[in-house]
Amino acid sequence: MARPESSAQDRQRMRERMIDAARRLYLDRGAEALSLRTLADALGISHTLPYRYFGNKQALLAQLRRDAVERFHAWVLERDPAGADPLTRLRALFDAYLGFARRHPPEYRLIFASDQPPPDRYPELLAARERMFDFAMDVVQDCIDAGLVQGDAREIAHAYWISLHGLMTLHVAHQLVHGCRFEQLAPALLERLLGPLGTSNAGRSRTRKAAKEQRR
Amino acid sequence: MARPESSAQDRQRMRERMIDAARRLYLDRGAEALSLRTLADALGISHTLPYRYFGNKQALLAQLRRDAVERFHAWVLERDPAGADPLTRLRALFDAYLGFARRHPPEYRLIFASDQPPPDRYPELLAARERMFDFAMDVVQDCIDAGLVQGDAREIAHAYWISLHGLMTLHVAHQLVHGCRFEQLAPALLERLLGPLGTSNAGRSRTRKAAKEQRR
DNA sequence: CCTTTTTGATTGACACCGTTAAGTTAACAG
DNA sequence: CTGTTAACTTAACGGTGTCAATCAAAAAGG
Repeated sequence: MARPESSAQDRQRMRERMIDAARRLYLDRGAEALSLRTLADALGISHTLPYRYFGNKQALLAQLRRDAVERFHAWVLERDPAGADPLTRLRALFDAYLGFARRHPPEYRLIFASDQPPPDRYPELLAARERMFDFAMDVVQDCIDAGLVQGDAREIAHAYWISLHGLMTLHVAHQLVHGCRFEQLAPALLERLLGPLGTSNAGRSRTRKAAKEQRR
Repeated sequence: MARPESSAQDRQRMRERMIDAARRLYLDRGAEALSLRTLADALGISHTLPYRYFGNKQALLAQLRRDAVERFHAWVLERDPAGADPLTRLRALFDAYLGFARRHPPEYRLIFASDQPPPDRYPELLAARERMFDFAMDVVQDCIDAGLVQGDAREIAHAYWISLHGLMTLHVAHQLVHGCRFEQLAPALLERLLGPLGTSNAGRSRTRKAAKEQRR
């Protein structure tokens, strides 16, 4: 028997080798150093073989972005204090966001590169990002249920996301140049986002159960 | 007399022709269509002449960015209700920011492209951006003087800027893909940024003069 | 006025890049 | 053994940024 799954496995292995090499190339030597040809050279294969596996360079980049999003997602999940009170979870979520961009600028830059094709062109990448955003919405929904904040979870999650993304993207693009640094701005931003919840509604945190009842 | 300034004028004119053509190329046919060679073709000159005027492509892009920043700055200044009360000015500033990114995505993308060299490499570009930021700081300082908000003008301006930039950069990169659109999020963001000032401190706006006195 | 120097622009070349088409090799099916 | 299919390589095309050599014309010097 010729074991057709062996060939498929080989193909899958080769694909992963390419992705790993491309990722290492991007992280070690920068976005400019990542070309299908240098990738082929690094693996000792012909310079058109990656093209057979991914179709074109944008598709390879979309795959790298998808993996980066999933690492980002895993990073956030690892830092989620599941079961803790909603405000603690929300704070941990914000910290995890900022921490990832702080520690892994190239990955964050890759995910949100401004020259990438529209997201609906690569549904799997879009799906990975939506999975991640859904988790953020869940945390926000917990806060809504606890009465810490009012409104639509999607809109509120977007509002938070927008502000965090502003800081992260400026940091990651080395555009924070007017005399302020990331470490300076991050605490102030967190306080501005979380402050209203922590102070004005601290006493109402005991009405969480009632709010949950009301939601049904 | 050989009129040496004529030669210098010609050179300046040629430089501006190149900048204009490059800008039109970028706006009309996208970032990928802008190369030193297509630029040369568009002007009917040899393909290395732009290189003589700008040194390399990044320097040309830095010039385009500087011009874009100055157009952005002018856009904001045109919409500044000078002499109005600080809160109105701040709101107009935010509106102008969002409006520019809303109407001119490619320009905004050019200015804040994530793949551009660190800003200290091109001092004139940096200076243009700092001039613009200084204006924002002035408006914020007015609000501080009026007692609408407390703290350091630089830090507060940064905080505002960060949140606005988050929305603008996501919009401009077509990354607003989780069921919310720019028009939906912009009013909520403005309300969240301006709301605390408008409501809780509305009664204190008459103490503006006193606050100014106190500042000395 | 002629010669020299300098300056502006062009030509040609190099090393890349993404992409496509044709060709090669090997494994499988009948 | 033959035909087919798939994986992979080789060769080529058009395009890019960049640099060195070259050329023409203006400026400068005598």
